[in-house]
Amino acid sequence: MKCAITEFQQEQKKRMRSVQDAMDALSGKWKIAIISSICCYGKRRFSDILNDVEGVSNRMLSKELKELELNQLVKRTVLPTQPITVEYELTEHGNTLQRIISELSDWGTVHRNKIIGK
Amino acid sequence: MKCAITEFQQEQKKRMRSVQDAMDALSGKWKIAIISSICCYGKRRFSDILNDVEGVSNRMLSKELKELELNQLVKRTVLPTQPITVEYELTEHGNTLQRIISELSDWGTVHRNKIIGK
DNA sequence: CTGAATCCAGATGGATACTG
DNA sequence: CAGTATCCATCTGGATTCAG
Repeated sequence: MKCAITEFQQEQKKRMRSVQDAMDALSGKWKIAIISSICCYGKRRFSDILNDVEGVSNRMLSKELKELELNQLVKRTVLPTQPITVEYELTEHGNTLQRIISELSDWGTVHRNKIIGK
Repeated sequence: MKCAITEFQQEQKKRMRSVQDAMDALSGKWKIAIISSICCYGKRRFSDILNDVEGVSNRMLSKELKELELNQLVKRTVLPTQPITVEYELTEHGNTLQRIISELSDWGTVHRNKIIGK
């Protein structure tokens, strides 16, 4: 019995760690918006995203894109133009986020109506 | 045509805002762990959660619980004991999070294997 | 065009001590 | 027991400037 409880708690800890991993990859003020911008168009250039995502600075955009790239959620491609341009696109792994984003969106809508729109 | 594009972009903005609302409610270093602790046991006391969630301080626990309560995700009940004890439980609305947490957990597991376990 | 570097204000969070 | 108060270090993110 004690063993069963322990196992259950172990499972619980693993779940929590996984959720935290996911949250870490998605946290940051602009990541979701950046991902949305990119996946919305397929491919997107730095300056395009800068325009899409209202309020983001180049400093933040650069930083968050770098993190997304580290997490293999977006792919960065430098084009041999003059001056250079850079294209960002979602990786296959990044695309698996759409399901989560969709769920978050649905829940967020309900939540907003519940809290703000009361 | 231009109208259709505009409508699409409007929709996209709404989605992004909803996702952001959801993320706001869930962000914070301990919220997920706190919710997990509570929903795992049904009802949970302050000091219990303090023990469940490794590393959290009473200061942070208090703060995050207050935010969760504001977002109507947990319900706080003071018991007339001496000294007083306080019970926390998930609200109905808070319970709707389980689906999201489950999705996040699944994705987080895949993500961890992809990034860390390579 | 795509960033990196610098500076700086405000938010976040830990440690500790204290209260009803 | 369940917080609150205070102090302080670190992190976050904005504005601006510079560079390849």
